[in-house]
Amino acid sequence: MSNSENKKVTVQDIAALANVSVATVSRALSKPEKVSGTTRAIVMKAVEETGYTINEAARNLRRQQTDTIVIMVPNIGNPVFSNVVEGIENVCAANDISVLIADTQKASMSPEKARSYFSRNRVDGIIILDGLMPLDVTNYGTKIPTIVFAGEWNPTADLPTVCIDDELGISLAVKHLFGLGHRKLGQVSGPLSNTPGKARFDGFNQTVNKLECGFGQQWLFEGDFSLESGAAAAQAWYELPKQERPTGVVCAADAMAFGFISGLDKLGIKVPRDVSVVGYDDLQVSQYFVPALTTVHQPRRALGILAAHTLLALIKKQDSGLPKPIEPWLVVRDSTASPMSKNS
Amino acid sequence: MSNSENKKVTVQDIAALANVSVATVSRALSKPEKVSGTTRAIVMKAVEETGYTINEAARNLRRQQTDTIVIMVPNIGNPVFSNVVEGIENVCAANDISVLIADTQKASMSPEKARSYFSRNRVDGIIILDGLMPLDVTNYGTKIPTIVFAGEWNPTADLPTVCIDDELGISLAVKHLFGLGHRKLGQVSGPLSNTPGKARFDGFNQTVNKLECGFGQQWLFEGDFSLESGAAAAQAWYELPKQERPTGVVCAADAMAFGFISGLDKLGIKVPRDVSVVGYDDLQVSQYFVPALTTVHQPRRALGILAAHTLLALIKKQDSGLPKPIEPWLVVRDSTASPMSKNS
DNA sequence: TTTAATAATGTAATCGATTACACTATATTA
DNA sequence: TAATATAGTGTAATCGATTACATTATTAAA
Repeated sequence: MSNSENKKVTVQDIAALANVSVATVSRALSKPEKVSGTTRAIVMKAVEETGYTINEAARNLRRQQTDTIVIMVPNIGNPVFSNVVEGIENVCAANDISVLIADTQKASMSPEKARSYFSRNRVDGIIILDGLMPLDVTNYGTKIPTIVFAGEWNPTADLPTVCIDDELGISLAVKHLFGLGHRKLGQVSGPLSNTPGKARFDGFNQTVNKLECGFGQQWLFEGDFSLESGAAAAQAWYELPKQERPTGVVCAADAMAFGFISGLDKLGIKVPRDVSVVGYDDLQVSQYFVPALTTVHQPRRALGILAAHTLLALIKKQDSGLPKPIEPWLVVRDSTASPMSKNS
Repeated sequence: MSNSENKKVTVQDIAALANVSVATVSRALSKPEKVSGTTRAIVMKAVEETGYTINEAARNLRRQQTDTIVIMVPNIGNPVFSNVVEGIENVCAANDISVLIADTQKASMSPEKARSYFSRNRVDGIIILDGLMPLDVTNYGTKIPTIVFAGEWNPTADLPTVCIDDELGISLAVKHLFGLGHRKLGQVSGPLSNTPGKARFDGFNQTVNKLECGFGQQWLFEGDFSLESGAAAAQAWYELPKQERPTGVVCAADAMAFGFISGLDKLGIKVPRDVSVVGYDDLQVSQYFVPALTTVHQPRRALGILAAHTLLALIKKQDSGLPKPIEPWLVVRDSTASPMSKNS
């Protein structure tokens, strides 16, 4: 099994123990088909006995690759991101790829540090979940590792991207409200500087225009995906003259929907009795919010899985073709109702 | 700044360009005080010009250390964990330590893979957030990297642990309900197999006993920290004869409190009008839940920060002394009220 | 049986940075 | 002034695995 050996064990030791050359040990371990069955067995036995584990630094140095990728994420504490990370990690673990995480928003992410990741002897690939991360990749020639954007992206950098079809997603939300009879539709948007924020904003406007239902500038509540900004939107909604309040509101993130509903609740406004609210994300809690939130489900884990597959294929130079946007779907729960209905 | 150089740049190139030896280049970069100011400047200029970045594999191989730690986490998608990860990452980034993440619950975490992390040529240290992760560290002698448990821990492995004082936290919740006048107190517990689950369970029982207020076995709703299990507890609560229902319930996790409140709501039971509910965690959403959740705040990011500092100190063999449990605190919001009060 | 092809293994160079040790030049002390 | 300490730099060994190339053993083909 293993022993309490203290000094480190190297291929040399295994070779000596198994009475073969280091080349054979190396082959037995990484290209088993190159070695006879008997030799392989002997080597494996020596490995077992000594508890040998490979020195990755030595392998990486020689192979000129790292078998490691890094995920650049604005805020790992936010489930919207950490669920994507989860998907990525699972795929990578299954492929024996190590996953580093790096927070793009903290002061510790200095330009030099960011830059160091863009060197191929650091990682084989990068998945960026932060469309706003500054990168002047162009300066680094082709020596840079493979990069894939997931969820968010940087429109000025022409790099492979996996994403969710937000225009579609938001249109589902809008049509749902419209279908229930709502004609005054508002939105609590995300930051327009960020790609999904913009896509959802555009999706909302396009759909509303197509449906030819009214939409005034006063029904745009600009938020930033945070709970707080949702609560602020509630205040803004409340301050509108009663007749001018939208009866259905689409929030560009579940978090904002929570803030919005919570803010309204404190003002004595009930959802869906007084306003219908649709979220966007379908966080785990959404199903258990009070009221259970009608929302657009974003398959975040699937997004991570797809991003990882895309990246790994690119690293291996397998042309898998660029993936199409993932289609989100609507989940109808209790935060939406017909504007007429007065169910408590 | 940088150029579009394709071939890799090494210390040799810098040495040639700066007209010094590779040793000097290395020193200029990692021990600047060892070289003269002029030489340093010349070397730095060459580095700038070529866009040189160090080859970590080579450095790690020679130095026999990795400047990398791994976080073993049961579910990175769960904010309870990802917030801790965030704190760890921030500290490590500030100290130029890379952070790997590994999911302990997925099939991809095979015993061999887990084992490979317990080899010092893979990582310098490990932070484990999963008390149930099987580990037979004892088999590996002293060659293993430094290990710290955070939040959860394995009672059979005697390893440094940073944690939150859950007995204290739960007692605050119980005393709060008691102070409001509740005398029939129930709990929705976590799994008793896991260390925080057990500590919270014990904390509840001890405090209830100390306060000499009734607690019957029927008021223990065993859950598993999930939203679903909270909802199931609501059903169980509802099925009790009216007089025997606890009027105040402490949930061992905010997620279960959400499930519980949501489940009750669907049964027409209102919080806090009919039952008072206290959570445990203080997730970001809790403040915006409807009703805003009274809960015990766990400083998860601080826990991560402390865990990282502890680990880094141990790696550097600085004896910082083992940290005391972090004290959580109560946050009173709207999900608790006096059992008499009938505020809508 | 001889020749060619294939399989299995070994030898030694290599990846790129660090650092022990050696050396030179300058500063300090007696 | 001579002896000694110190600062700055260079040479070359080293970390541990991989792999090109060489060599030998085995099998298949003629």
